[in-house]
Amino acid sequence: MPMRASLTSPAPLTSVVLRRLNALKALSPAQLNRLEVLGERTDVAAPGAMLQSEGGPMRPSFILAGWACRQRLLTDGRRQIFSLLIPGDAVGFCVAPSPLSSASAVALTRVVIASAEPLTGGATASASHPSSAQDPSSFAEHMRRSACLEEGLLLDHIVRLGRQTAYERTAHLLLELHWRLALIGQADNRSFVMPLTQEVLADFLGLSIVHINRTLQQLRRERLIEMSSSHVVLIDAAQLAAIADYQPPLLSRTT
Amino acid sequence: MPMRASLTSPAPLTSVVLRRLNALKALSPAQLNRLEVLGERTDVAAPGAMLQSEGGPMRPSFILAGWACRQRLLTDGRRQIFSLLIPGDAVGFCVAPSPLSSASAVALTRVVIASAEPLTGGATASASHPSSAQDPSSFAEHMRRSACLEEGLLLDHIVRLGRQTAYERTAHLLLELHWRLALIGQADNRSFVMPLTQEVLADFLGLSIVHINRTLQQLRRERLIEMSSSHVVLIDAAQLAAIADYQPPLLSRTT
DNA sequence: CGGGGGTTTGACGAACGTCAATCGGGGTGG
DNA sequence: CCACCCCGATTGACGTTCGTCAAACCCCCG
Repeated sequence: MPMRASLTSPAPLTSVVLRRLNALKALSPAQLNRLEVLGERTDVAAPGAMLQSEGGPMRPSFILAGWACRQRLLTDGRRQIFSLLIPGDAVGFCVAPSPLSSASAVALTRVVIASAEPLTGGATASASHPSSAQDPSSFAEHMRRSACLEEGLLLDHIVRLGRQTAYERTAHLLLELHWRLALIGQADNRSFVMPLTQEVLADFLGLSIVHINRTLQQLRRERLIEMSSSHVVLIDAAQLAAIADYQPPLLSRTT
Repeated sequence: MPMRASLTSPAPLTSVVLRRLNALKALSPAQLNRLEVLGERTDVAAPGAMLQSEGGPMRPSFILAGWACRQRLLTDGRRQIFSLLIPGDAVGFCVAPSPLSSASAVALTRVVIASAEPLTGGATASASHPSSAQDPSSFAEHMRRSACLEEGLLLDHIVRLGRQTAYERTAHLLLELHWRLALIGQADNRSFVMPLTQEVLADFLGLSIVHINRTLQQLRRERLIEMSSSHVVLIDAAQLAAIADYQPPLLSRTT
């Protein structure tokens, strides 16, 4: 259960959202102003907290800090993670005003989250409702592009799970995370912070914990990466990209 | 390369689209009228023909007959199929007016396809463009729901690939296809036609051809299904659902 | 000092892929 | 009408990848 946020100044936290949206399509000054409201209604969720439950209503919001994931559980307890959510990512949006979520979202670390309802015009998720399409420079267009980017990431994930080995999958994931974190200014040239346990990596990549562990060791042994606790260094990104057949998402450049 | 259609009356072919859209949300008589234009611009594609290429422009259309798939190839030739497209399914739609496709679409059988451009107002895919949102009973809402249903199917697929065995995956897929075909009136209580080679099934389920073959044999040996050429009979759907942990998509019932 | 979550290691087995050969049916040319 | 051929389905033998079980280890914290 998310709780009312502490009183630390939330303003700088919203910058990750701005960076991400701006990368999808340039933000006008007017839009920058409207997005300031994000800092006003923030919640904090503890690790393990449910941000959105499967089959429940969808509450559009942005992650300002911390990592989360979208997942589903099989009845026998097996877990599959669909996507890893990092700061700046959207949760609970849906292109249709469908009230139901097809996956649950869970905090993996302490997470600061901001409601986006003031931006969506209230009622339902997508702003393409007739009533809320007043503003041509609306941020609905940004959210549609965001949805496209996310679909691309889902397709990448399907390729990983269906046709790549544990070794390739792991390299591919590290490159994807580096790209996404760089987009929001949370990665430097070669390294980034990844606050995930090996259990989470296993449930994301469709592997066992033991096998993830051995795969990471192999990548380290071959001097392709360095990893200590939650700090990841991509020593040879080009080699990793060749192994994983990785290509970064293409952001459509139509302004 | 799709070619101009033959002159067989296309009218009955569009009924699959109507049935599918109507299941997502009731169609008004006015909308039924507008959808009649689908029969006017149809193309035929031969098996193996590219309906849409990765990175290419998106041309919104509907499949009126035949099966296709969305897929991506790794540079070493491995193939992963993201989704199987059956009659009534949409291709080339995107919630954003993004000109680029993140996967290619390929015909698996002879396919009859109808352009949906007369319905989307022309220019770009989604009808939620300011200029084309004239009609409140527009079919944009249907397409948004369709996108949500498709995302649910993608998530199901991720679970299959990441956390289910070959046996479970296969059972799950057969149940999904039965549900989708029933939606468009192309399945009876227990059986349906599935014009797919085992190679396609393998590339969809992330398995080798040999292993798909043995898995299907096991399902037959245990009298859970019957299969001869392209005809599938689900002998014990309840048992299959238990094996696969299957639950049909929930269509939001908000009118 | 003890405990708990996360990581690491080894031994073993099951699931799945690969290679290669065979089979079977429908189409095609002689 | 028959021989041939090609594609897809099937089978067997074998190897690899990955999962499971169980134990140790490590580090932080109480």
